Amino acid sequence: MYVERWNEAASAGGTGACPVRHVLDKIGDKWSMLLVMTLASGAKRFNQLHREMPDISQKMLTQTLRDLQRDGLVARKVFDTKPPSVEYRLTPLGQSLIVPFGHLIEWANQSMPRINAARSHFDGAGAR
Amino acid sequence: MYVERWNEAASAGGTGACPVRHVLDKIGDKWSMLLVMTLASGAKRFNQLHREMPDISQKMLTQTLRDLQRDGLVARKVFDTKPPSVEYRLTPLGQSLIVPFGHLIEWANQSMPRINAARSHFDGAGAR
DNA sequence: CGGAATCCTTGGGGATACTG
DNA sequence: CAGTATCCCCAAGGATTCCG
Repeated sequence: MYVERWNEAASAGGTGACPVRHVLDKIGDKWSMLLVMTLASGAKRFNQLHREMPDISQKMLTQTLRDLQRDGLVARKVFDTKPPSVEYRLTPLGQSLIVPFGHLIEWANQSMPRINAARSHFDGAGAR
Repeated sequence: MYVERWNEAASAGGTGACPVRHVLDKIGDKWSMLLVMTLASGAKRFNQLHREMPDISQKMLTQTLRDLQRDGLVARKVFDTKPPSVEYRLTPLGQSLIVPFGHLIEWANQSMPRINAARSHFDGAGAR
């Protein structure tokens, strides 16, 4: 199978070597994946992003953007206009992340009915 | 593109309708994805799982297993032996999750060099 | 407009001890 | 063996205020 040394970090003692954990540290947080998917439809400015993601705080928006920029997934471009304007867009690397994300979203859309059914059944059986 | 109504929850006011957030709530936590991938190689018993994931607490192992069972991703089977034995295995639904996870892991493995390079460059430029 | 800085709260989750 | 029950902490992240 395609999953081989994925858990090596557990025995190695470090978390940096494990790709699964590394990926979880990136997309596992509340906002990174949302942000990438929001930028998937095109470059956006700061407040424009904030308007499209109303429930993220400016702090987390700033922080998540900087993290993504740090990892080379997002590019930041400053326009020296009268009211300063900053544009964020996905780098090619960031765009490549849309594909596996898409698979996950597709899985979620297809599986949610079965998950909800299982959950109802589980809760119904356990509650009484 | 395949991503259409993914952000509807933001405008709808609820988080339950958004597939992205729903999936994040599942795999976003520290352990679910690790657990699914650990079970991908076959059914395991409780302490066997714990041994393969040394850095999870038994509390979180129990909790994560119950959540996955609740969602119909993991099946729990109790053997009424002298020392009680419980076996966990992925359901077909759980197994179907291995595929999109695999894509993500593959992406991580392929992209990590570029990410690390970007990070080094970013940190190097920002530190001074 | 695009942030940075500060304060404050919540709950995720670890450690430990006990049970059937 | 396979959990359950408690206690406790700390850091993720929200709200608010200030700045160039």
